[in-house]
Amino acid sequence: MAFATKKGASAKLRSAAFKRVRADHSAELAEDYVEMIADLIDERGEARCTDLALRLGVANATVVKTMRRLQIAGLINQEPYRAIFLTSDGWKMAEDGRRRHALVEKFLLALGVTRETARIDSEGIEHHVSAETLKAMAKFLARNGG
Amino acid sequence: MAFATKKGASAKLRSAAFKRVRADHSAELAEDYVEMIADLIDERGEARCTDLALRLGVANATVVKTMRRLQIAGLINQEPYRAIFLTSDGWKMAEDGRRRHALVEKFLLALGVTRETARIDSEGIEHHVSAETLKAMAKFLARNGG
DNA sequence: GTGAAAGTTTAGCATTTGCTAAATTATTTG
DNA sequence: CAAATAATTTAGCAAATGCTAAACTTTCAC
Repeated sequence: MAFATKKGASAKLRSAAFKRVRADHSAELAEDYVEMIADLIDERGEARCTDLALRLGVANATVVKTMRRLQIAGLINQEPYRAIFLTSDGWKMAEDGRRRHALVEKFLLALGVTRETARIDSEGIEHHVSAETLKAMAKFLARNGG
Repeated sequence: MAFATKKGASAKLRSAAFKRVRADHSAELAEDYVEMIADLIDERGEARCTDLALRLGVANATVVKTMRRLQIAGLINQEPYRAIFLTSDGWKMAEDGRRRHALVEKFLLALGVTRETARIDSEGIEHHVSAETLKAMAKFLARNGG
């Protein structure tokens, strides 16, 4: 196999992007859950598994299982049969997510898509937008009346 | 629990976006693989597991397992110990992915991010961009010298 | 053509994320 | 306060995606 070194190097560069996308996926889920917990707490004072399950469109048991992981990850606190609370790390992640989410959604609206599309697409896109791209979006919004 | 109906309805709307994101995730992987297979075939005449593994940054065995799924899904054809070929469905998916990918990457560049960031972010974003948003990006490019 | 190197597959495992059904605990209501 | 209702948890399952190590083919070089 000729060009082994060259090929290896360029492949490594390429694979980095995919690795990043894959790594994003678990963080992504955590962020969605945490963001929604924050929303629930703000809206109604507490976050319960059932509401989370309803809003995320998954089964109750799935939420419970994920909560265990989030607790181990230090993002939430919960005692058996009680409501869910965010730790300070959890709040930080939620705020970050909300900021990014809101910005992406506004950006899409400014780009000219419908409200519904902006809402749906921003949900998928927000987790894959780097700080640099986010900044560029903010700049665009500043120029184009965000 | 008061407001049950209202709550249920809005939650359903909300959960749809998350469901879509989750559904995207498996399609996403398939698309990444298929797109890369197309690239390899174009660049060097054939796609082999090892090259795929190298570029995607995963183990050989992982590629093999995914190939089985892609074959069952009717996207590729492969005989044991032989190179991988795309079916017509596979080619269609690859072309779609490439078109979308290229457009998103160009869009990000036009937005003002660096080449490297455009490359990495477009990889993650492309799968979550709806037809409508894609169109809006194309429009933007047309206006801003794409 | 044979033997070494390279590539592919299988086997077996782990983790994440989802599900349903059954068991348990809280809450509300009569 | 006891029974009914609602919420939560556990148990057990499945599929997708990843890994390493071992077995098997193919290819290449001599």
